[in-house]
This record gives sequence, C-alpha cells and structure tokens, in this order.
Amino acid sequence: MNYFRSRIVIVEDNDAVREGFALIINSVSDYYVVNAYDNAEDCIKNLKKDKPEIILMDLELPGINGIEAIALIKKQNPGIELIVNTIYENSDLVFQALCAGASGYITKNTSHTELLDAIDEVIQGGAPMSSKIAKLVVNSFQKNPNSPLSSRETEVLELLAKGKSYSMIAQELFITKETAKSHIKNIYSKLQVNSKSEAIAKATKEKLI
Amino acid sequence: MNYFRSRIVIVEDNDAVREGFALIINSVSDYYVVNAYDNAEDCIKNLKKDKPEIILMDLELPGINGIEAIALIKKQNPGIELIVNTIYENSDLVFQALCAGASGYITKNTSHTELLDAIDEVIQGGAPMSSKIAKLVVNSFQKNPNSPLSSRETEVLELLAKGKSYSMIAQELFITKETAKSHIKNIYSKLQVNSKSEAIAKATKEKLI
DNA sequence: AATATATCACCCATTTAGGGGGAGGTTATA
DNA sequence: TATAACCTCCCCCTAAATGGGTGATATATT
Repeated sequence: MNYFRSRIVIVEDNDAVREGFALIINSVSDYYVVNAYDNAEDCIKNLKKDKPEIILMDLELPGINGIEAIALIKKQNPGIELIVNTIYENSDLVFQALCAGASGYITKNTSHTELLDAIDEVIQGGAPMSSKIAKLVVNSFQKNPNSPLSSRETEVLELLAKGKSYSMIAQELFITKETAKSHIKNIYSKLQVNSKSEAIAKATKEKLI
Repeated sequence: MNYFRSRIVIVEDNDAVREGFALIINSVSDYYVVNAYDNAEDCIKNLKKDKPEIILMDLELPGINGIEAIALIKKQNPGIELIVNTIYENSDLVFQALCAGASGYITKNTSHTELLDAIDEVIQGGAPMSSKIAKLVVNSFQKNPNSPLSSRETEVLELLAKGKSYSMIAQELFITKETAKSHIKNIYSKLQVNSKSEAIAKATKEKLI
C-alpha cells in the first residue's frame, strides 16, 4: 500500500452508482476508495477508522441527509474535503451544501473524466463545480437589476447596512437627519418593512445592495 | 462572415499579451476577435459598433480600471458576458469583479486551451474560474470557525440579522425580553459594536452568521 | 401644462434600543 | 473546589428609531 495515495470514501445510496464510482476511482493510481457507504451515519461512524482525505457525498440519502452530514463531518474533522455529487441543481441546495462546508459540487451527468478531474482539483486546493453550479454561485454575487429603490435610497440603505445611524448617514451624505429619515421611511414603505434590520435583511436577500 | 461565430472583444494593455490572445482566439472557428483595445474607455465607446457577445477584460488598465468598466458595460448592455483575465488573485478584487457583473475570472497563468475552454463555457452559460478563484468563491460561503460568540449568542444574532426585534427574539427563543437584551449586550461587547446593524454588518463581514 | 417621482425638510407622539448596574443558577474545566 | 463561561432575569435612565403627518423644490415624462 502506498501512503501517498489519497484515501477516498463514497457515500451514495444507489448501489450501481456507488460501485461504478469506486471502480472509476480505483482505476487511477493517485487515489483509492477506502470504503463506500449507502448512508451518511455509517460513514460518520467509521471516519476515525477510514481516515479519508476526500468524501464523495450524495445529497439524497436515507437517514440524515447530505447537508447535515457535511456540517457534522466538517465540524468534527475540518481537514476532510467533501465533494457533493447529486442530481439536484436547485440553488438552495447548492448554497446549503457550500455553507455546510462542501469544497465542490458536481452534478451526476458528469463524465468519468470530470469526476476524476474534480478529485484532482480538490487535492490541489481547488473547488470543482459543474458549469451550471458555478454560474449559480457567481450570480449570487450580483445585484438585482430590478430594484424598486431610487439610487439615493439605495445609497442610504447601503450605509444602514454598514451599521450607520441616522445622524451618521446624514453627515456622510451632507443632508439633515430628517431627510435621511425621510428616505428611510420611503425605503421601509417600498420594501414593506418597518425597521432597520428588517430592511437590511430583505435587501440582502433580494440583493438590492 | 459567419453570423454564428461569437464576437469577442479584448481589453488588455500589454500589446504582446493582447495580440497573443487575439491570435489564439482567431485560430478557432467558433469565434473571432472583432476588436482589441489597450484601455477600457475605447472599448466602451465602440460597444455599439463592435457588438461583442463576450469581452475578455484585464483589470489593471490605464484610465478607468477593469472593475468600473465591467459595471459600466453590464449596466449599458446586460447581455454581454465578461471574462476577467488578470494576474491578481486578491480576494477583494475577485469579489468586486463578480459583484460588478463578471461571468468568469481566470488568472494569467492559464494555458491557451484553458482560455478557449473558458470562452466556450461562458457561451454555454457557465462561469469559468481558475482553481484558486473557485476556492476563494466557495470559501466565501463558509462560516468562520473561530467565532467569539457562544451558540446562544449566535442564535440571537441570526434572528437580529433576520430583522427581528428584541421581543420577537424573546418569543422565538422562549426567554424574556431582558434575557434577549442581555445576550445582545454581550454580543455587542464581544464584537465591539453598539448597535444592531453594526453587529449584523460585522458578523456578516467576518462570517460569524 | 399636467403628472409623477425623487429629493429635501420639519413637527409631534410613541416605541424600541442601548448603557449602566446587579443577581442566581448551570456547566465545564482547571 | 474554585473559577470562568454561559444562560437566565430584573431595575433605571437616556438616546435613538419609528409612525403619523405636511409641504417645498427640482426633474423628467407624458
């Protein structure tokens, strides 16, 4: 056994898929499958024994789901890199997985080569993603072009979100506190909220700022 | 001229690099370089004439910089896809570029093949990124594991960030308003802030929530 | 010329949040 | 067994934010 071969664990409930992955991965000399599970609980139980560097994780699983599993594994063992492999391209799932600690997210239509490339990329400190996933992720940085707020209101809201008070905003924008207040009232009315933090929460969620 | 070949514009101040890119891109029949500029102003001036589908954009430029140029171009012409090509792997620049509207971010050590792959990926609706950039982006979703806040405090702060008032937080956590207040006071002291929105701003910035 | 929108400004009243302090109980850990 | 976090609750007081109005000015747009 070669100590430098990366240890990989597979979690995937479909037997055929799981065995297929194992075959593909074991066909390459750089890494090998130490164990393959059909549920996350068993994987977590055996982490200390398996000592994987990388886990290839499905999301739709019997018992605890992949997202929770990722969070648990990352908490207990931050060094392990997790690559999500699933059929879902739903944006919420993607962000949940990444927030939970996944290092990569590939969808199941990827070829054998792409699967192996993803593993290589993770080993080299990268974050492999399928094309559509990468686009979702990148889009999440971009503002909503259909903001109901005027540019001045957006400006005020951005300062609010930075933690500034009414008077600080007034100072920075060279207006009176009452004017700032007036803008904020209009913002509240447009966003249908009635407090600073609600406004910030809604604006952040809808990417108005 | 083939109407189905994608129109590409290059903005790159280094003459050799710019001409090199043009040669590489023109060597492929799927797309061609309609124009190549050594500054962003000229590119913007000629957008209507050039009608590019894709712009390959450097960030360090004479005159207006690449980030501003991306924002301007995207505002005037949201359909254009911008790929950043730069030597900088600085995380602030990456996020600024993506927020401004870049669809991809590749660094200058990429091979000719990778450059062409990036263009293909953008045409197919993807978001090409160099390995290190993708990692930066993915990491930006993950929480700071060294939070100074207790789990209860984090819970309270998350509710604050959702726009809840003291009394709503108290209700949701089955504690009194005074207890919620007490937690919030501790949060403020730990984060060295003194208002809700400052706390949210700081916590968001440092990924405590 | 009329309408709408954004921007700016002020008043009053009430509610909420913030700063100061104290205090009892649990839990973990040294 | 200290002792240090953490979680819970309470008091008082001040400052800040919010909600309800009103109204002027400028700038597009129709």
